[in-house]
Amino acid sequence: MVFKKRSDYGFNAFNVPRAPRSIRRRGRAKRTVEDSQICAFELLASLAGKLLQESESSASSNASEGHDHVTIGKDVVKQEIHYQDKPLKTESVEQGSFEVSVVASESTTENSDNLKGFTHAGDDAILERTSIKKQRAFSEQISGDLKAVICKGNVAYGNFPGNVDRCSPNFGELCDGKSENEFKKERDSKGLETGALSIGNTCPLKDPVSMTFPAPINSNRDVKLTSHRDPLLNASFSRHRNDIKLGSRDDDDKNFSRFNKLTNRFKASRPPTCIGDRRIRKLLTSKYWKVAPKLKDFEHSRADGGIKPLYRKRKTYYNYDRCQYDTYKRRKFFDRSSIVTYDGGISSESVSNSPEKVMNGDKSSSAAMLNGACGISSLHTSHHASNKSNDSHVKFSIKSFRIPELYIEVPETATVGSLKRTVMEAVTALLGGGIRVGVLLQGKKVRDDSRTLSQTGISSEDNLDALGFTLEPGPAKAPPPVYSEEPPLLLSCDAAAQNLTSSSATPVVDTGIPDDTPGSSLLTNSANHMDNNHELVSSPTDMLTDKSLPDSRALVPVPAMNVESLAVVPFNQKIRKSELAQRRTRRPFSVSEVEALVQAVEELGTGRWRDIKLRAFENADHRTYVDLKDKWKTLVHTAKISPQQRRGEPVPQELLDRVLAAHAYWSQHQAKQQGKHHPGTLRITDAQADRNGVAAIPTVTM
DNA sequence: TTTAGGG
DNA sequence: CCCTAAA
Repeated sequence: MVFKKRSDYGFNAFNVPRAPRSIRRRGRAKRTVEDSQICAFELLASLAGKLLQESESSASSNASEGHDHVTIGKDVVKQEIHYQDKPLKTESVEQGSFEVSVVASESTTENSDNLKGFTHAGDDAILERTSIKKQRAFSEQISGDLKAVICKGNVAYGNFPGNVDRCSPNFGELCDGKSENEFKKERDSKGLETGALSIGNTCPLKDPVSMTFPAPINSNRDVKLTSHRDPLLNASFSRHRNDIKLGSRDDDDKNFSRFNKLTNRFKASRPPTCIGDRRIRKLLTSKYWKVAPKLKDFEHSRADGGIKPLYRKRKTYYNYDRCQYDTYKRRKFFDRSSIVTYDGGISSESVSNSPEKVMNGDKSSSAAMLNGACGISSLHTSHHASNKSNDSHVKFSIKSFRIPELYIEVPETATVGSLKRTVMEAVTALLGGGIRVGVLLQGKKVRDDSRTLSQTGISSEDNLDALGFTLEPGPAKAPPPVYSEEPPLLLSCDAAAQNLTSSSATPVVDTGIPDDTPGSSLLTNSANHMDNNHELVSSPTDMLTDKSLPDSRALVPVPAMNVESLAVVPFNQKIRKSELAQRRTRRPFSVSEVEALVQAVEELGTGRWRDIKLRAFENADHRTYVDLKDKWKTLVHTAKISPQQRRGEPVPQELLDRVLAAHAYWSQHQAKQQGKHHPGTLRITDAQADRNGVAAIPTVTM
């Protein structure tokens, strides 16, 4: 799979850091933020004053001439909103309630496609009394849709209970079943006085749970809200929600407190309380793939599920299989930050089939949801196409997509800004490669695009449960690893792209649906083995590299919207951390791998796992020497037990025999590399003896 | 970082 | 597979 050679990354990619771009961007971003902050405050201040004045002045006439009043307010509000739009977007996490207000107003104004309906309803409600009735009707009509969308947004981004409630009072209400009318009323009464600000201000006040959570979280929550503006990001992290949700609720307190600690630092020493983590982690591990989160659960979602591991080098190492070694190398190079997309395997999403819910005009809502949740609209379209035939439409809604995990690591000393950029780059790189939607049925990928839903078996409702969608990176399905460097250097996007492509070239085992492909690399190695020639291994790499080059493209320039979306970063961080916490995907050893392992052990003996790794699994980045050691352990065990007790892919008895023989042999020789072997059970094949003379290669004598 | 073992 | 103690 990941046939990236260290040399490739190390030199090709890293030697040519794209300092220019990153620097450029960084500088610009900074400025923007500063400016925006100033502007934002000023605007808000002046605006508040203005609004106040106007409302007062018009108060008298208002009674008889509500229209005027309304009109005025409307203009003001609109204006404000416009101004706010840009500057406020850049608000950072620390803004607290202010941030919230900004966000709220934003969401109200800047209609992302998905929220458009909602937005309109809200604005109109405030601005135009005369049309309230109408609006209400409209609102109600779309309320269902909006609700879904909104909830989705909250859930996805809000990893904390408080988040949802607090940051999105409006949304929250909708989600909670409060009618938008209520919302409108509220705004009506206050709207003219405070305009857009009221939206934000009300948030904190309404937060039912705010008391429950430590301050740090609050700020975070605020930020989160912002996230729903970036569909892509949303999509990326929606998965987290799932994970989080899985965490046991009774751990909330513990987790939250810890979370706070962590919040202060991206990297922190290992939290004192590990039990919780572990427990959670296990929970996540066990349920992770099975549980399909429900919207209802969003209040309980937490982000810290597996934060702890993040802070542990070791953990890190284990988690991004593909990049482990490379990462290490990079560290040597820069010792700064690094970002890699973690190969979470193919993204999988949770699809909820809610035929009952999605009715009539609700299709639009589904579309909205999709867009909002994942920034992918094609799905909706395709769906339609497939269903055109007759009335028997297949209705379903997608709650979230899962996308390949992004692994992000930055030094404690990194600035928030750099972190943001880093995350942005990772995301952008991922998206830059293009994203596809995949369809899963019964856990299997449906590859034939030409088949109809009914033909595929997606038509019947009972099958909908088994239906799933995935977001897949670009044309290639492998998740694109992204590397990015912190201040000192930023990895070139190309590098990232390359990685991306290259990795994809070799289909890595997908998380959800493992296509065991590792064999190939192994085979190659084996071949090398025979020749005692380890260089061959590189061939695949080269090929990949070549291929990837054309495809590689610079990261998509970060659009303006990125600025705000960056605010989400912190969450992502956490979230992603939680992902890190995830146990790495299981990759059962294939027979060929076992064979390679046995071979290597026969040659090198036990106790030299690193060498074995290098020799037989150098290309299998997901196999660490610890893995090999563990595998050997299990192999020995397997060989000792009766065939009936063995599970999983059966290992040829021949191999098991060799395992036992080698085990016995090396046990006796204590892995004394010195070549003297007792030709008892093992026959040394001189031809295969290690060149270094470290060890001879014993061959089992059956 | 590796190795060796327990979980 | 994960986690750690040791080396």
